[in-house]
Amino acid sequence: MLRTVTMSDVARAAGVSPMTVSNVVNGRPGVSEAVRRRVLEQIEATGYRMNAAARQLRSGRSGVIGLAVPELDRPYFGALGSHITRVAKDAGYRIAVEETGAGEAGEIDAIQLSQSLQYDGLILSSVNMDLRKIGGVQSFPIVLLGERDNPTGADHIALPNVEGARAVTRHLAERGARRIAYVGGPSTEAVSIFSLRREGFEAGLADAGLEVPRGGEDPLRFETQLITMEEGRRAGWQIAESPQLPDAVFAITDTVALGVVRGLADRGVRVPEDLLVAGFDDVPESEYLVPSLTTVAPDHEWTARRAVELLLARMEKPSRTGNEERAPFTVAIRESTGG
Amino acid sequence: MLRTVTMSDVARAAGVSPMTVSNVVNGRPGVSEAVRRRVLEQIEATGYRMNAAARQLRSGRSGVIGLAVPELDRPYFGALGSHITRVAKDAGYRIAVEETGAGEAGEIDAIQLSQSLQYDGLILSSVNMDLRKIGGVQSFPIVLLGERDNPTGADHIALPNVEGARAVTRHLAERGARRIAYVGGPSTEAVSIFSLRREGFEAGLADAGLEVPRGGEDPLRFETQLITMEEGRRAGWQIAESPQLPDAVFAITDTVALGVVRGLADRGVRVPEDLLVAGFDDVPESEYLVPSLTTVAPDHEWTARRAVELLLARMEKPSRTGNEERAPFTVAIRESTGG
DNA sequence: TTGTAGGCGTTATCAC
DNA sequence: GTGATAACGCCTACAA
Repeated sequence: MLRTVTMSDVARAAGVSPMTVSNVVNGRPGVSEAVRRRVLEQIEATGYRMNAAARQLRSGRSGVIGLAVPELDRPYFGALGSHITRVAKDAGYRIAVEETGAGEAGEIDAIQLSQSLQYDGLILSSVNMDLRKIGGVQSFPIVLLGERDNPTGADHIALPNVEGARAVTRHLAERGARRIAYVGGPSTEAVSIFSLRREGFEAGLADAGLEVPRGGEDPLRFETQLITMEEGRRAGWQIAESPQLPDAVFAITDTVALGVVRGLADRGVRVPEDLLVAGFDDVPESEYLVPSLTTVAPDHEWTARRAVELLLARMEKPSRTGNEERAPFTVAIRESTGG
Repeated sequence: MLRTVTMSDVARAAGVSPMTVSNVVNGRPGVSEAVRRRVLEQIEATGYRMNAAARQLRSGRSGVIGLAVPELDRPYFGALGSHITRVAKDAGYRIAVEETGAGEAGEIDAIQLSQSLQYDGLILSSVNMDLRKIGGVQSFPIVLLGERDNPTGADHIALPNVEGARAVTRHLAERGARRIAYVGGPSTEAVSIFSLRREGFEAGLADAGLEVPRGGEDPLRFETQLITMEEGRRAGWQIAESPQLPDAVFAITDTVALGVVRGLADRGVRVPEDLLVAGFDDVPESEYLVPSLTTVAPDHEWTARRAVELLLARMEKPSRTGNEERAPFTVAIRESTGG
């Protein structure tokens, strides 16, 4: 690779000082039109490109915001990345998305994080990391997305996990369901989408005057370890093979719900004729499935916009106290619960 | 924000030189165990973090490979990002995914590109950019993904667009379809997935001894401007309202196929009972849909691995001549064409 | 309006 | 095994 073209090279070629080139490149005022043109010509001629590393080293800014998500191939995160990219662009920032790999998370995220200091800020959407491990980064602008205890004082946008699950569960009850199955993650005490959506589900049952299972075996609870279509499908099989088919299923995410519907279909159980199904997230596909999927629809636009706003505010004023916010939502009622 | 902790600070605290700290941080040999421990202690104590910009400025490497995709919220690109991230990690690189925004592309991509020189290399999966605009970046390692003329001499991995579309079209014919509709992008001469998958489709028709439409009006061709579920749905409506229902539909992508199936369902047309449907890409959802979707399944793992391999080889030896490769594929036969 | 000096945090090189 | 020195390419501050 040939030697890199630097500002000095351009300056020499144009017969000016490096500083003048810098001024031209950055659109700063105080450069005569003649010189400006001459410099631009030489930039073209030499094929000069700004060195981002040098600029950042000097200015401390990279103009890039990192977005860390656990899995890129889940529609929810794809849509999130897409929204955030658009919002950030309007604010003059680029977004670089990184996949942290869910599950093990902790370590990986931490590494990711430490390295990501090349970004001006980070929007972190992770499920499993212990936030206390973020130590030493207090001074780095971070916005947390998604559920968790937040002992860090960082800005945090939560999904309407409890309220959303509660509302959609009530909806299932209003549709006449009495025995409502729950398909979701493992029972844990830690605050997570697992615990919160479950909590909302139980609150919804209570609202509807339905029995809330307490301890011991719960024949209507189907635990999955991961939030995947495959795990949902397995749960669908189990549900279909239950001694008594439930009236409805609430799945912890649309991705899982898709798997559940598939699993039910594998066993000849039809949705919504034999059984209602509802999910959570309103991923883009949900509206187009057959049957289209009833789901809790958090306002993704709002979330993206707010995440960027909070991050920019924090970058501006690192001493701000952390915000705790919650995305608004609706329940999108579709064919999978009778339309 | 407090002053950043630098290597010098750590060095002073540990009573060694900055160079030694650098050696420890980078795991270079030739540091006594005692000193190493002392340095690590002080790194911990001071909360020191490497400055990526400075390292890159000095070493010329960032350890980051860029992946530019047109749309993050299309499952195909989510899956691609996910695969590539895993492969790259094994090779010691991180992946930063950027959304370029399809459609207008050209400019945006070019900008994206020029900025992305902070990466050690770039995997570019774009649809619309005129590659000649990449001028001035010949010395920058790039691997192109997807369809196009490739006048640049850069490494290029193509999808099996022609062969795949051909094979799946033959499959539809083997299932007894005579009148096969095509749902895809606009007619263009430029080489693109639009032109290539269409070409493969027509070849498949010919293989099966079916009539290949020539010029003029083709009642079995439904053009979409974008590759979206919504456009697919509209095409589904049109198909359902045709004077005579076709026997089968080949949709240019799974995303479009999903929309088509939805649009057909809106009009009471059932898949596969009334009509067979096949797609292209084998996105993760396709297997879980009801009915599961028959589709051309390029080997995504292979593509990801090969893309990273080619890029690394190019980074190693910039003078390599460009490779032209084509991903292997199978036709995943599922319920939407009768299983 | 343009130029000069110096340093951002790291590492390659070479001496000790 | 460890340290001194000099860049990497740019930008802030100030001088001309």
